[in-house]
Amino acid sequence: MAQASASMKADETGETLYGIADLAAHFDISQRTIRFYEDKGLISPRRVGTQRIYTETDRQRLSLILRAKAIGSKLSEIRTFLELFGREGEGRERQLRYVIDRTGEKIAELEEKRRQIDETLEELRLIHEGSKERLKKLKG
Amino acid sequence: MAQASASMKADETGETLYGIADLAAHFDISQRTIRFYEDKGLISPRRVGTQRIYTETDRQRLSLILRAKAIGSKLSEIRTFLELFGREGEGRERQLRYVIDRTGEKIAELEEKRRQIDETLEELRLIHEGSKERLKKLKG
DNA sequence: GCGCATGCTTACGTATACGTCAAGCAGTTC
DNA sequence: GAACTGCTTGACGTATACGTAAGCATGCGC
Repeated sequence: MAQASASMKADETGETLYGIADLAAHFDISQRTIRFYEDKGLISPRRVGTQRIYTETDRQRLSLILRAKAIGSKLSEIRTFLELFGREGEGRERQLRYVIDRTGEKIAELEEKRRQIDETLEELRLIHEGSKERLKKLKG
Repeated sequence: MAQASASMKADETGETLYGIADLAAHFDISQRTIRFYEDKGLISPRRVGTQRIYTETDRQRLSLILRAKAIGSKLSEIRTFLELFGREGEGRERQLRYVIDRTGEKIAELEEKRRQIDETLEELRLIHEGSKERLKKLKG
C-alpha cells in the first residue's frame, strides 16, 4: 500500500485521518461515489499531493449525506442544507429567517413522509400477519 | 371535450369511471406519468377504442403507487408488490411464505427509514427552534 | 364539414446518481 | 529497476423516471 490505509494519526493535532478507501469501506459505498459527492460540492477533503485526506469532520459530514440520501433527499438539496448549516454562525436576520423557513419546510415534508410510512407499515403488517395466520391454518 | 371528462357513471353496474385527464388532475401528475406507469405494468385500464378508461379500483391502485413512490420505492419494486397482493387469494404455501418474507423485509426497511427520519427531524427541530431563539434575541 | 380540444403512439431528450473502463502517476517491495 | 498496489483524473455508459414534441385519430359544437 502506498499509505498504510491512511487511517493513522498523522496530524500534528493528533486527529485521526482517513483515506478514501477507509471511508468507502466504512460506509460500504464505492470510492467513485465519494469522489462524485466531491464533484457535487458535498465534501472537500484536504489533499496531500493529489491524494484525498479526510478528517473526522469530513467523515461525519459523509455520514450526514448518506442519511439524508437514505430518507430521499437529492444531492443538490443536501448541498444546499450543508451550506446553510455551515454558515450558521453568522446569524444575520435574513439568514436566520431563511434557515427557519427552510428547516420548517423540510420538517413538514419529513413529517408527511413519516405519516405515509406509518400508513404503509400498517397495511404491510396486516398482510404480513394475515399471511402468517393463513399459513398456520394450512399447516396446523 | 371528446367525452365530458369521462367522469360519469357509464358502466351498467353504475360504477364511476374516469378518463386519464381526471386522474391526472386529481393526483396532480401528468398524463404522461400515468401512461408511463402503464408501460411499466403498474396499471392496466380498460379501453374504449384506443382511449383509456379507469375504474375506481384503478384509481385506488394509482393512489397506492404514488404513496409507495413517495416513500422511496422504485417502480419495479412497486410492480412486484402489486402483483404479489393481487394474487393474494391463492394461498399456496410457497406463495404465502414468499409474501411473508417480502413483507417482513419491507417492514424492516421502512422501520429503519422511519428511524432515520426521526433522527433527522430531531436535528432539524433543534436548528429550527434554535434559530428562532436567536432571531428573537436579535430583534427583542 | 371545419376547427379545436382531447387523446393516442412513437421517439428522442433530460436530470440524477452513479458504474466502468482507460491511462497515468507515486510510493513499496522484492 | 521492474512489478505491484493504490489513487487520480477523464470520459463514456447505464438505469430510473419521466418531459417534450410530432403526427395522427376522433368527436363535439357550430
